Amino acid sequence: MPRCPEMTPAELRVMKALWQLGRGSVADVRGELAGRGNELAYTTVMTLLGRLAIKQAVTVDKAREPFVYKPAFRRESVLRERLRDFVKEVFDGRADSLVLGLVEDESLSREELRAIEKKIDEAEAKRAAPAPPTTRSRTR
Amino acid sequence: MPRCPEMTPAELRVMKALWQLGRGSVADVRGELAGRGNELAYTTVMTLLGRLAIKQAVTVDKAREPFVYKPAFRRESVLRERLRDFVKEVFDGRADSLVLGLVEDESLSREELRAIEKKIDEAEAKRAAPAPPTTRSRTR
DNA sequence: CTCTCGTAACTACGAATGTAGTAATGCTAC
DNA sequence: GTAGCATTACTACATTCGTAGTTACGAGAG
Repeated sequence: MPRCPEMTPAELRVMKALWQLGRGSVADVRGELAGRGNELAYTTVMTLLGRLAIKQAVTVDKAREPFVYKPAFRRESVLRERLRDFVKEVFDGRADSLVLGLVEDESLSREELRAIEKKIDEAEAKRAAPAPPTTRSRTR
Repeated sequence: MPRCPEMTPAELRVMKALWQLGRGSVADVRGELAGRGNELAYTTVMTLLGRLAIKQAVTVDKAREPFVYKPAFRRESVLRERLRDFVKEVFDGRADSLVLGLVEDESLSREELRAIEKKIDEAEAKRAAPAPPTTRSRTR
């Protein structure tokens, strides 16, 4: 998995619309963005998608018009890299003080924290289990 | 507490140096930055500090040369706001999925998570207790 | 066959960013 | 008291970002 390209906030919003759609034309993306209260001119969306295509953050199927755009990276991967950069840049890599900040800011409750912990334990248990049921276990 | 001003990455690095120093002249800040591997021309540091002063992110004591710069906001406050914006922009406000991402990325271990939880519980207990021993309990 | 409309490609442009140079000015050391 | 040096103030400049206009084209409507 090659390093995901960097994206500006506006580009990220476009990507989110595209992840939501799965794939779509400029008009589709524009509609999805509008649905989220982000109204942009048709050509603006084109510009953004074009820049994303140059960065290879999306792939373009030019076989048939209107072109169909598709995300080139999974949402999780991109968000994770953003997160990693953010932790490094703002919190000097100290992930724990970031989380502490969240809690102090009341963005995150103890309940949520506990729920996450539980989820982790479950994942852990699953990995240890003999028959992983998901498709993610092949040698890749 | 007025909303902290926004800062660019370069400005934030300057602020970090200043928080570390407590206060200092351009030369001081420049030295601190250099110590962190961030070498900038004297005038560049001045420009950045000047921009921060305009945003009122730092205060300048011009009483005596060289001017003495001081952070106008606590580190925690600024980082918290950056965090809040980040959560909103990248994770659509879902703090829990952010934390989950951290763990999956192995930036954060279960131990750290538990340590944080413990810290929270302690704080909670303290707040409920009759005699809060820290200095943070005054009306502000 | 011509007009128009959706779409693609290219261009535009002001604001912000990161980095730094030049001009002015006043204190220090001979 | 004059030449330097540290410091401040102003200016510069290439790049990126956000937003959108202009030009060109092909396919359908009449």
